[in-house]
Amino acid sequence: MTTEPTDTDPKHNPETLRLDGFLPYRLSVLSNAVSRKIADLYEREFDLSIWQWRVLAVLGESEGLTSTEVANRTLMDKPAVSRAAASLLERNLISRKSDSADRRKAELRLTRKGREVYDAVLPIALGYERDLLASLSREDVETLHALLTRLAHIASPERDLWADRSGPEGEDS
Amino acid sequence: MTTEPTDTDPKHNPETLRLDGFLPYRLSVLSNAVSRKIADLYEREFDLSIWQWRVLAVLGESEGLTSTEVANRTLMDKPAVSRAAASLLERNLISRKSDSADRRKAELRLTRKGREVYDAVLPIALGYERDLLASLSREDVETLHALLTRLAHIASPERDLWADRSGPEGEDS
DNA sequence: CCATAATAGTTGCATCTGCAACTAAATCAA
DNA sequence: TTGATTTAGTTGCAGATGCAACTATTATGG
Repeated sequence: MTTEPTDTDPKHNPETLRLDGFLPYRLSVLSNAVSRKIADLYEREFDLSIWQWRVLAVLGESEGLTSTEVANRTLMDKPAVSRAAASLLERNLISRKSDSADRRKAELRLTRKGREVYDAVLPIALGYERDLLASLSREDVETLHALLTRLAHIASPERDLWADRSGPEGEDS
Repeated sequence: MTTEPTDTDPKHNPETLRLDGFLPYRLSVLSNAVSRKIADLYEREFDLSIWQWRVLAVLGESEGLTSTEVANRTLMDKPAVSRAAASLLERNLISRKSDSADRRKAELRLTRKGREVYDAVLPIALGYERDLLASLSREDVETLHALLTRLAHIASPERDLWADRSGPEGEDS
């Protein structure tokens, strides 16, 4: 009547799954926690979604990108960029100048106000990253990045954006 | 490609953000890619969502858990568990026996059919993980897990599920 | 006992996401 | 030219997510 000790022995299987040792699971949980926390930061202080921030971030790195270029660099899909850009535009954080030669394209760049926001968010973002990595030695951090790079290559070989950045110097193209 | 018109020097700022070297971004992208791919596997072959699979997975490890326990172990929220369980129940992959002592609670366990699915999915899941980790040495894998554990602790200290996962470390390869 | 609080689990809902379909513009091919 | 194809970007929508509010049951405290 009570619990028939249905001894469900988890070892019936040659291979056991410890969910919390399962890499995809761990990545998902960690990434979620990190994203959540950082999204809160952006949101609370600057009313920016992660996607809006990503767009700002790449435009801060290099201005004059088109939507498609932004999409490639951020691994967002085009609709996501489009919407993020639309709201940034509305808030006057970015500007948009359609290319006179090819009127399908439009170059996006930070406005002065956008640059101010960027400059304000940046240290917070980097600070959070620093906190996250605080307990790791410089070497650990490098190892971590190298491992993530390798995993990313395997997980999505089609994406080669992961141009190896583990070297001491990175070159931009 | 098009001409990079103005090489907007990203070094205007003392601290530069290379989005693709920014840990939260990298984690998010990697985790997304991995989740996507693995979700496809579950979906295509077994018509299981990731959340359904997570529930199956913990019930495969230890049966007779309540929804709340499942939620804690999988880091899903209760509504998510509730819905996943509802559809698994409907498909007869799990059973549900409400606790006679405390009628709020109900114990979930795999049905025979559920166990079969579990047994079928498990090697696929582990196989995918193995592929992912194939290029890493055993030592690298340990390092990776250790690093993820440390990051997880910092990212969400409240969660202590990350109890160090030492112990009967699978000695099988 | 009864009123209040706490807990287990479900339902509803607003938002987010990802994809497909669409418009507009440029290119190519005859 | 002009008609098919490709590319840039937007819009629409179905489904997923996450959170708040809800029901039902048990525990607590006067």
